[in-house]
Amino acid sequence: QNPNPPALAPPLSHTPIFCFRDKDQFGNEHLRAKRARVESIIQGMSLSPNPIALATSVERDREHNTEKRTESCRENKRKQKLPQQQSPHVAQLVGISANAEEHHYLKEQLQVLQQQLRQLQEKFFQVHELNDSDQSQEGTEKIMYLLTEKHGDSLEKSIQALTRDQHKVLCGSTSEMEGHKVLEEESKIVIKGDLSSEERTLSETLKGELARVVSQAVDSVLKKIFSSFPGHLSQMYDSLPMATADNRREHLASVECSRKKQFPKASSQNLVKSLAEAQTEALSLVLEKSPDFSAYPVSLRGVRKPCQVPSMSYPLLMSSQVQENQILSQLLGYGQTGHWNSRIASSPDRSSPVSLDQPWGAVKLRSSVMRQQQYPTSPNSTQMESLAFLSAGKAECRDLQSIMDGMPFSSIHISFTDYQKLTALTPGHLKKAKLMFFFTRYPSSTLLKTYFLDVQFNRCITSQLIKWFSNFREFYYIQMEKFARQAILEGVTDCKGLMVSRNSELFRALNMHYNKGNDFEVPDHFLEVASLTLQEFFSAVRAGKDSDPSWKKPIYKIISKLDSDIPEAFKSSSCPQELLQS
DNA sequence: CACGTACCTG
DNA sequence: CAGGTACGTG
Repeated sequence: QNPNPPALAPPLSHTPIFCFRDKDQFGNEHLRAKRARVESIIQGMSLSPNPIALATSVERDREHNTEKRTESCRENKRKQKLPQQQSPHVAQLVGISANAEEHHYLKEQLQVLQQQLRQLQEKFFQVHELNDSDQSQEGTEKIMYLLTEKHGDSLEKSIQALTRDQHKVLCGSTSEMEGHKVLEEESKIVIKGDLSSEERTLSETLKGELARVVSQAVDSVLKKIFSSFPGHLSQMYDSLPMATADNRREHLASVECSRKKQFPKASSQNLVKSLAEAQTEALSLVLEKSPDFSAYPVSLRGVRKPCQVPSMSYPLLMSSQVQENQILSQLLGYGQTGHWNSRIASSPDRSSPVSLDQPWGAVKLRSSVMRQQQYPTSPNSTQMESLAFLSAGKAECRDLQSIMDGMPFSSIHISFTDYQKLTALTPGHLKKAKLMFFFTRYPSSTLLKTYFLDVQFNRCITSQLIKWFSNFREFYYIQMEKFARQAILEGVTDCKGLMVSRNSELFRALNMHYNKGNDFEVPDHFLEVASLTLQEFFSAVRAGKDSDPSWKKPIYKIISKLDSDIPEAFKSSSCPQELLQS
């Protein structure tokens, strides 16, 4: 009964997208190529030791040969989604207690790093050769010198120091500082040389990469140290060679300061801001008064001092070794390859100090990360939450959540319901959002906040929700266009006859997408909106407007005004059972 | 610059 | 559906 499968409808005129692409190619190609060059270098460094994979877009500019190369370049770009940490061995560190093995591992990692640096060096020269100016030759050589000798040495020293003396926690932080100092020195020299902006970009990127790699190494060692000496945080902290607390604070501040230079996004300000955003007010009150709060364990103590909330008894919270250990393991078990595994494995006491056994029931998370992970035991609620959070999150959120996990909130004055708020969107929320689409196609973020009351909103969550609706719209409009074109091909002339009824093919497609299982009664108003959308597309295409690159915009504008109110029932819960009429 | 949106891709 | 990117706005 359907002689014309929908997929067959061809565009009547050539697609506007094509024009855009062409324009881009000539306009920004050069600029883009520059950036791509730097990016691909870094990618090559961290991804693949294979030099061929390092093909840059410069080469594409200069020589049109080897399509394969550029393709492999693009391939890399795609596959790089989750930036793989260089060393897959990091995860192995957890659970390995033998010192020798550890040392061996560190040595290995050092070698890997050095090798990467060498590759980088090669690549850098390649790029530089392509560059016409010879002025910066000297600067380049300086960089290379630093990369190969100075930095390598420093790394070696740091690592040796770390393995030699596990008892001095401070070792970790000073080494951390050393790393940054080296980087700073490097940056000074680089800046001194008369570098082009391109080279500066490269150097910035390099510094970032190096800093990351260094802190990775340090972090893994620290993690090991802490898990070997549970309950000794206080002593270790007190053994810091700074006499007074103020000095310590200064020290931390300086560390943080250098961190800021390398990682502007990880500044303490942002951290605190996001913390406040991500969790409860009570905690943020405290943290906001601690400007030098950083992701490092030593600063944990600093947080408790200027306590703005009188009733908050931090010392009590810190008294238990079990808790301390858990805090540490959670605090440290982040940011590296396989952080899931390490986090879970490094927490000996899996029962949370606070009984919060799945307060929101079996929350099923559908992120690919979740799916791939096998849990030795079912994760407790804290882990669940952080996993959920992470599944939705960006790097920024990731670090934060690890810190937040370490805070025994329920001991503080935080209402249970606040804590109970989900820090990630669940399939239930997705379903709800889809149903809401029947009422609103263009929900504002404020509207979303009022309808997802059980969700702890932050940047990630908000944009994810918005993205959902964006995706919904995309699908919606694609269907509309498809069916409108099909109608034209079928010879329909009067758009008045185009109505979306409940038994129409178009409705089936939409219902399948937004209301799988048909367990919700689609409101009539949506059918009217859909009909109107279809008609708009129909007449626009028939009038040949689709030759205009932005011919859909007017339609979007019309449809965006047709949002209707969402039933109150949607506010109630994440998965609105009461809405689902069977 | 941050945010929202659209487009494209896997 | 999520990522990335580009573009327009405030």
